[in-house]
Amino acid sequence: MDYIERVRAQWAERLPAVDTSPADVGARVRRIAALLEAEVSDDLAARDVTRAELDVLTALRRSGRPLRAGEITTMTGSPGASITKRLDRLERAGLVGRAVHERDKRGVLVALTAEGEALVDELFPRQIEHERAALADLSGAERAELGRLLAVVLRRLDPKDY
Amino acid sequence: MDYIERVRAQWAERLPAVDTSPADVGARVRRIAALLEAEVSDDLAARDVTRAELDVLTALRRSGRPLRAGEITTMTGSPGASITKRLDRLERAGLVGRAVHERDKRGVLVALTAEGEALVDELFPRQIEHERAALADLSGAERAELGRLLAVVLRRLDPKDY
DNA sequence: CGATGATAGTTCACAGGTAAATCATCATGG
DNA sequence: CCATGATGATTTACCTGTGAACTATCATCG
Repeated sequence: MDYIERVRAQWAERLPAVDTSPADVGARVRRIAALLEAEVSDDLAARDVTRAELDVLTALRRSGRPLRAGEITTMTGSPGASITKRLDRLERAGLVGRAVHERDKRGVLVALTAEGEALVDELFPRQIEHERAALADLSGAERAELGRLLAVVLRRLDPKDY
Repeated sequence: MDYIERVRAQWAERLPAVDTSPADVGARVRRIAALLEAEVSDDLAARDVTRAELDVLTALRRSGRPLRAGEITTMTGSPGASITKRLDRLERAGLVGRAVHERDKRGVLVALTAEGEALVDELFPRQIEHERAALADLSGAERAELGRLLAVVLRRLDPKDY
């Protein structure tokens, strides 16, 4: 009887007409995401960056090249105004640099500084370690199956290729 | 080749020393949670409530009784200051009522109004439907297996019983 | 019984996110 | 080529979330 089963039992009393079985997946996914987030946030706080800021830094790091501000908004899904503010702070912190785009002077090219790159290289592997630890009670085959099933769900939710 | 595989391929180029395989689960879970969230947020916006506010309303609804403000903070995981502000807004919107606790006048008893209850009964089933739709490409056995595997992960992350 | 420490909630001050308005630059069609 | 609309990013104004300080009430112990 885990947390989600307890919640479902409560709903069964209040709204017996509703079949809450999809929550066995949906609510668990939401809760796992939240708990993983909470674990990582300690690491982030220790380096004085937020999750949202790390998202910007990792987008730059894995692209391996400077990005236009607009590319960052599409990769992170955050609106342009948010990105502008985050870049302000990241720039002040010395983690990224901004430069006007050569060919299109409306645009901005954002690049990781050496410190920014070092920070990602420290924090990203640590995040992966949290994820690995969460899978400790599953066999290799189970992990693979879990990944596969999640991929099916994800494809349904996010049909577009990019 | 889904989104996560593409991201992992990028990391393999930049940080070949890091084994990113846990992201097949971790990153997918995070992304599915975010996409489900985005779907529901349209329904919420149409009724002019935020996700955080719905969390308060659902906590009250499934408890089936008025709750102390403190109970809401533990059930939602949000700090007290946030709950106070949310209750202010929910009260102004006529969705909850606040009353001083009889036996302990420091405390506050929060109760759903009829409108608040009706709103939950409209929005919660709709959220479940989004979750059900996300599972459309899985067989019954696969859904059960997915739920089971997620429960194992969740138990590892969230060991305490409550 | 008071005094004193604990507890419940709110207030305060400030960070971050966002839609809408704005500014600067670009592209194009007359 | 220049006027006009499109585009990229920033600024503005507002709102929500949160740690810390604060207020009111309770509980306990001398």
